[in-house]
Amino acid sequence: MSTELPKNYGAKEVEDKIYKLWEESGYFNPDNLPGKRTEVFTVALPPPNATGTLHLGHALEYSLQDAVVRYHRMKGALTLWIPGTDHAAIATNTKVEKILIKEEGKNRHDIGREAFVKKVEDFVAASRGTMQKQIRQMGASLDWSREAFTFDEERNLAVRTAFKRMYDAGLIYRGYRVINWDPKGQTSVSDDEVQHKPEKGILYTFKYSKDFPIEIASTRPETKVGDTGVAVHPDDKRYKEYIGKEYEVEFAGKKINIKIVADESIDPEFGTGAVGVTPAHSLIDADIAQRHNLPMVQVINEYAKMTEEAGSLVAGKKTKEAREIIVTWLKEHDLLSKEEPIDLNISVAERSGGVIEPLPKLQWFVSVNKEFIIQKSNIKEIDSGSTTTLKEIMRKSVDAGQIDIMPDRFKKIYFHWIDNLRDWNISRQLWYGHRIPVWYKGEEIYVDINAPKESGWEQDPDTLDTWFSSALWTFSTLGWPNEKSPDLTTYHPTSFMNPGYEILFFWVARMILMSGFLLGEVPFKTVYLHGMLRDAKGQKFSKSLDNGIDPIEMIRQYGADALRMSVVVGIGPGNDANFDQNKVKGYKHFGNKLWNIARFVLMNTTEDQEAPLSAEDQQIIKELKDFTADITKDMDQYHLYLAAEKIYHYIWHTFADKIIEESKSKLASDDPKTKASAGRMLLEVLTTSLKVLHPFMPFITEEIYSKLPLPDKKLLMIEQWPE
RNA sequence: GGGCGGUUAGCUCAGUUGGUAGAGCGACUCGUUUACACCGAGUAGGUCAUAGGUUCGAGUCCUAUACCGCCCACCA
Repeated sequence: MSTELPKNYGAKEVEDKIYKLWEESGYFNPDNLPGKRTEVFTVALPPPNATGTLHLGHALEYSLQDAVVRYHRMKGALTLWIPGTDHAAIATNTKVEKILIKEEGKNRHDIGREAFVKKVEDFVAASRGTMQKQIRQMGASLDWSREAFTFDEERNLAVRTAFKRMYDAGLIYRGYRVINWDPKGQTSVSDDEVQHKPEKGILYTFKYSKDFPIEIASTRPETKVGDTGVAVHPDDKRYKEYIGKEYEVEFAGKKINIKIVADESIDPEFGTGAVGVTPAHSLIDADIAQRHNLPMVQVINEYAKMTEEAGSLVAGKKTKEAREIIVTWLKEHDLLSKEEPIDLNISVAERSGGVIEPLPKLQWFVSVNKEFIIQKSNIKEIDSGSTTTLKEIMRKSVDAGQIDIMPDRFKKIYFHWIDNLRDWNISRQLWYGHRIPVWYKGEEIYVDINAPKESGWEQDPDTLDTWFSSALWTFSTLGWPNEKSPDLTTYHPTSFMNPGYEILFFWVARMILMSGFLLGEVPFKTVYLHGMLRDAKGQKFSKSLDNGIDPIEMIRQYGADALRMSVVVGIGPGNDANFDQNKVKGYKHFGNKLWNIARFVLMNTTEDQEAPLSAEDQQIIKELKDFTADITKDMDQYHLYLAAEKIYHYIWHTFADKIIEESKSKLASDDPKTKASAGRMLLEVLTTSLKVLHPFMPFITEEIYSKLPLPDKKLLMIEQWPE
């Protein structure tokens, strides 16, 4: 049989054509898959932020997921992979405001809520379109007919419903508490959105006044005008006699009332062993204050400036200026006894980079420790109708083995996070995002899925933390809150979740929380955490280094198949890896090798696929079966990085280098039986190789498969996986 | 301060339950043969970070140490 294949494989032309073929086949949608399928396999795509374009991290993520999805589809499962995008409230809000400031010199407050939201929406619409196109270029076999957006109508309903149910269960509450305030972004942020940066500071040791008996130490003297107590350790002999006493002192032009309290949390070894308690501007001090009933005095405002309450000396000044003024004042009054340099960490908002200022504010929270009765539970070790907490749901879902986190070591990190978890601040003072479904009229409050019908109600101006809507993703994409939705009953819990380890807390944990509370089940069975890609030198990709690599450019140069292999082979779960273009190039060469293997086989194969196999060829087929069994095992265990490498190795160094080389003499044989056997064997090895490689390099395998002289041929993407 | 990961060939990394060290890339030599130079055949190169321990046997298990990296954490 002669061949019409060209000598070299041209990825670009083939890939566009093949993706179109797949999409038109309808097989990305499980409703159209042929045959009776009892097993179900579902993956919810971690929705990329609607803020930009595809980067290499996405390429990695989609390569892994598509491999898993294609494998299970070929194994005969009813396979659904749902696409979508994330409105990414805080990221998008921040990004668009930055553009606005740059282009028009205005911030969001200058143009107003309505105009700003409109700008964001336009921006998002453009980005989403770009990303969808790019994801298709990766070859991702997503069911586009089910595409979702975290901020569309259906997801909006899911968010409001979730809020309402949690509020009714007493798990969402509004409280005046010290929260992380970002003066730059003008919003509160959750504990997880705060990062720590090392900085040199000065520890000042001083007394409030001459008459005050105890020296305290602080790195932020300006906050001390808001002190209402001094805490010491209960066993500290130095201060025992003062415990319980109250003092009125004149400090930096401000009258403050200080009560001396004993608290176990104080370290007698640090500083003077006495802590000035500032309940309004420190989360820790707020806790101490609560234990001892100390009042809260707010001396810093939302713009990181001193309030009127701070006293005439510093009122209206920026915190930094206030600090200088107060240090000078301390010196003038001979109250400062020590100034020593100290290493400390400052808190910074993840998105805006603003320095966090803890402030007391009225905010909405999810209570993670509050007990409630769970109506229906399929979570192991939590019975329906029993009393539980959100924390327990998060813990048990993983601890009892219903959810497996890969690699193992992240389970420990996950548990540690849960143990230290505080209530989740879910309200944001941003404009782009899900508006909190709460309305006020005077003292009255109304919480529901829809606005009250009567007039005179005003909706809460705040929006929800973007992770609130993401947390619903595995089921908000399947028709929830309609609990009878066929998609929901068929496809949830999902099978596989593949986020980066950096969003284990932000997202994975919150999905477990929400799915547990709202559905009484886990959101997914396996969490395969992937690592980060860095550049060839091991540096992070960053705008300032300008070392970014555009995956679309990689696809243009080497083909999507090559890019996919390069980010899968040899990169275990949870491991970071360096991205080297040479690796991509290597897999492009591999594609070409495979192409030429196919050329060779097609030149030599016979139509006669019934020819008896020689003993030698039978042995080759037997080894092929051992090989596919091994690959199947790796695939089932999600050892994709091993499977891909083994397949590569088999095709190049066993199939091409040994089997084909040795077949040449057989094919040249005068014995027609020997010849026919070899031809049949080669075609079989090629066919099987294409099948096992398909999840990793779907385009080239599909293209070659279409050229094979096989009876009853379907698209390779729905052919039976070789067992 | 607490926790985690890494340290294996020039480079990037595998190494599943402990049984004589592996791949890719790179280097070097040779080679156009029923596909492929985006190729083939071959060669060189490692006291598996260090020091102890368990074992008949350790890259693999245990204990320390060093260096690199990451995560968590408001010593006020």
